[in-house]
Amino acid sequence: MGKYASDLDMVFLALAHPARRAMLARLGQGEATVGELAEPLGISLPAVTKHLKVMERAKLISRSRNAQWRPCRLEAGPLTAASGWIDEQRRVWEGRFDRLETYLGALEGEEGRRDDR
Amino acid sequence: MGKYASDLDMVFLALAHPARRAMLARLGQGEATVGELAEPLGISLPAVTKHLKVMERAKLISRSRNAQWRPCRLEAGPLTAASGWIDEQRRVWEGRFDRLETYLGALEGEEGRRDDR
DNA sequence: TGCGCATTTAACCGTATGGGTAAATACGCA
DNA sequence: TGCGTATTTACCCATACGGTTAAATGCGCA
Repeated sequence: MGKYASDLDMVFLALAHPARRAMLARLGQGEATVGELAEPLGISLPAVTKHLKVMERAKLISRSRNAQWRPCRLEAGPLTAASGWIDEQRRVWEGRFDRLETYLGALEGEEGRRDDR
Repeated sequence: MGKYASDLDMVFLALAHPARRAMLARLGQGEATVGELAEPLGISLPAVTKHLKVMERAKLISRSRNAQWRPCRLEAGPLTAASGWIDEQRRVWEGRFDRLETYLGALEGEEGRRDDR
């Protein structure tokens, strides 16, 4: 993803790795340190740091500082934007079927009238 | 994404590129051929073919055949799964705030009673 | 059979991901 | 100041992405 990737690009990309989704799920329970996030993943700490960078770039998380710990916090906005995009697509897509249904209904009405004469 | 990427991995990865999201939005209006999908994108046809492969792998689209055209059709299931994952996360995350609110409300009640004596 | 059109495959290139290990930082504390 | 812990940075490596152009394939039709 080049230099000019959009917000949504980065959010969906961040969601496209199971380790990152696991970290987000964990962060849904509340703040966590890097070590706490890394523990269940079975990958090295530097690998976790890289995943965190991907999620920070997508603004899915923010970091604070507490002594030598740098806790991560979930930011809901981008998640809302992502599912918003999907839901919008589904809305349009389902709307298309509704209109098709209406159209077929209208056709049926036509045929009914034709049958009547 | 390696050999063992999960369904959700592939769906989110497919959504992480603006050209692919544009193609999905177009497919929300109904079937389209490769040429029709490529036209507004300003990239070569082989590039479009590769994007289509990514979306097929994610099962976001299916293909049929009509003479030399191979029209694409949107498949809604994986989109539902993807926004379902996000909504589930948000549900948990918001539930956490509800519980925090309840907790704070209970604290306030405590303090009120303390003030009363 | 051979032409024309739509699409894919092959080959190549540059950059990004995702992983590792080893070394460097940052901070609290004795 | 020096030690210990948490985290990041620096490199290195293999593979995937995203794009290109040129060649191959699939299909209808004269």
